[in-house]
Amino acid sequence: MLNEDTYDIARDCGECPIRHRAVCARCEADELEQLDQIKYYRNFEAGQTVTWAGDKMDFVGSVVSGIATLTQTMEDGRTQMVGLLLPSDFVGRPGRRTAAYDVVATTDLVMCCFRKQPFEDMMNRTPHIAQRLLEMTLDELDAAREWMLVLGRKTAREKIASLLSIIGRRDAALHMVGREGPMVFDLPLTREAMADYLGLTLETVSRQISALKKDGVIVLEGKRHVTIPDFNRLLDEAGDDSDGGLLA
Amino acid sequence: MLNEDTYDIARDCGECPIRHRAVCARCEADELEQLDQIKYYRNFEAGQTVTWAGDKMDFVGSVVSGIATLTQTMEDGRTQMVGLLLPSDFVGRPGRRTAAYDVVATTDLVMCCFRKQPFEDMMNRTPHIAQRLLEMTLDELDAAREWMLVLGRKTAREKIASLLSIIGRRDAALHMVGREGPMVFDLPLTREAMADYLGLTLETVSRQISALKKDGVIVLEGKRHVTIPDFNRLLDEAGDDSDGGLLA
DNA sequence: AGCAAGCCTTGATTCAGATCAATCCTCCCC
DNA sequence: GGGGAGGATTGATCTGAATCAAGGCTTGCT
Repeated sequence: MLNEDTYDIARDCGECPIRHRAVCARCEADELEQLDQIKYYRNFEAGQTVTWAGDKMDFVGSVVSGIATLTQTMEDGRTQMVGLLLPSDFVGRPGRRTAAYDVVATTDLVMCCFRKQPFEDMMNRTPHIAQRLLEMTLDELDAAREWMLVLGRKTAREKIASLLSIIGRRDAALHMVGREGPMVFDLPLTREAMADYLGLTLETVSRQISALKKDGVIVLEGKRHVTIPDFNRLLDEAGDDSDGGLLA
Repeated sequence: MLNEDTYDIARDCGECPIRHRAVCARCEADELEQLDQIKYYRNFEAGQTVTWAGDKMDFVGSVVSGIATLTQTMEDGRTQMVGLLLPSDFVGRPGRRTAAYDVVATTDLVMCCFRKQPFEDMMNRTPHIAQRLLEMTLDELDAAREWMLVLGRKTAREKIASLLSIIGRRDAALHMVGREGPMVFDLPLTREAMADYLGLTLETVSRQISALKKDGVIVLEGKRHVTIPDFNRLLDEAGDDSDGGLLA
């Protein structure tokens, strides 16, 4: 299972769906050309592990499509998700030889990879890449801090509502859907993965989702297909300021 | 109280205690010279607020001495600390006009500040600054993710032990103390601030500290002065791998 | 069709940490 | 020396989420 990843033929950066959001977003045509030289695609199946915490990691890359999770595990098996990687998100840390976290493909996943050394060399020559990476890292830091508030201070119901609002918002951003009308999306995570994200048990996740459904905050079709009739109501349940968020 | 900060005369970067760890760590003499032109020092008293979340923030800077906290507050008053700023840590985000969090001086605090615009201009000209800032931001992101595990999955006792081990380790790094002999330091935080950091109540913090003391994991002299007779024992209580950490 | 494996839901019970409440200690100010 | 404020401790009780436990619903395999 581990070595099932296949190596695609390279695709054109110009057609890349994440072209304007990934590390390469600020690159000029000639810089893109250079990246093109060292890039390669890798596919992972749902459930497959991309990297194991502590293992040597000789590449970095961007999620092109699909979803992956970043998790940390204690010796006794308790696990906490520390990041949710969506298309355009960057994986790996320049300047470090080993992976800090487990990265697991939650859905089928396509990544645009660069061998670490050439990428680092190029980063040193190309301020546009370093600039963009700094910007992305600062955004991730903000997201992590936002999540610390969720983990430390919110109730189980608020945690679920927070997760739903984040997924809904990101999904809307990705599909460039207009603001009006109900928000509709599929949950990309199992109940267990949600629990790992939220510092809850899967039973509590299930119960709170049922409760939100009973109260009409969300509408469920099957176990994964979610409709949010009133997004501000959801934000309210999440304990967030119900303004502000609309323009992110 | 708010405007009590005083403006010092500039000090020499060459003598700066955080010279080798701050954003300027990689700068050459001439680059340092330029920074020197635009820097100014600001002092804050213990308890004073450095920035309010949402307010315009027209400077960035480094903590030179003292300790500050980064906190997020919900409308109903629940607060979560999302960062602990020690000497050499950087405050503010280039490219953003408003502060994202409350920054409060926990002890008397000295900061080395730069007006935002000149600093950003200089950052664009000086890769050494951007590189160092990226590195520091990646480190902070790792710390934030470490903290997510603490908040999401650790028990109250483990949380306290984790906090003590982090403070102890940072303090040891700052004072370059050898590995052997008991670790000794003063807690820079009130019980309430610890609670805000750990997602607990102050009563629980107090109880768990008492318990660790009773069990001989820590020795307390007064309410703030802590001795750790056996650091590995503490790491064990924190639920961390008791190896690994020694070289950070 | 029949069965097993994943995933999810729901119920009963327990327990860690929150909440409510009283007291203590230390430092400072009058 | 008395009083008060801020921080810390400790006790009693409550409660939200964990834990333990039993099924249910899909999907895929034989």
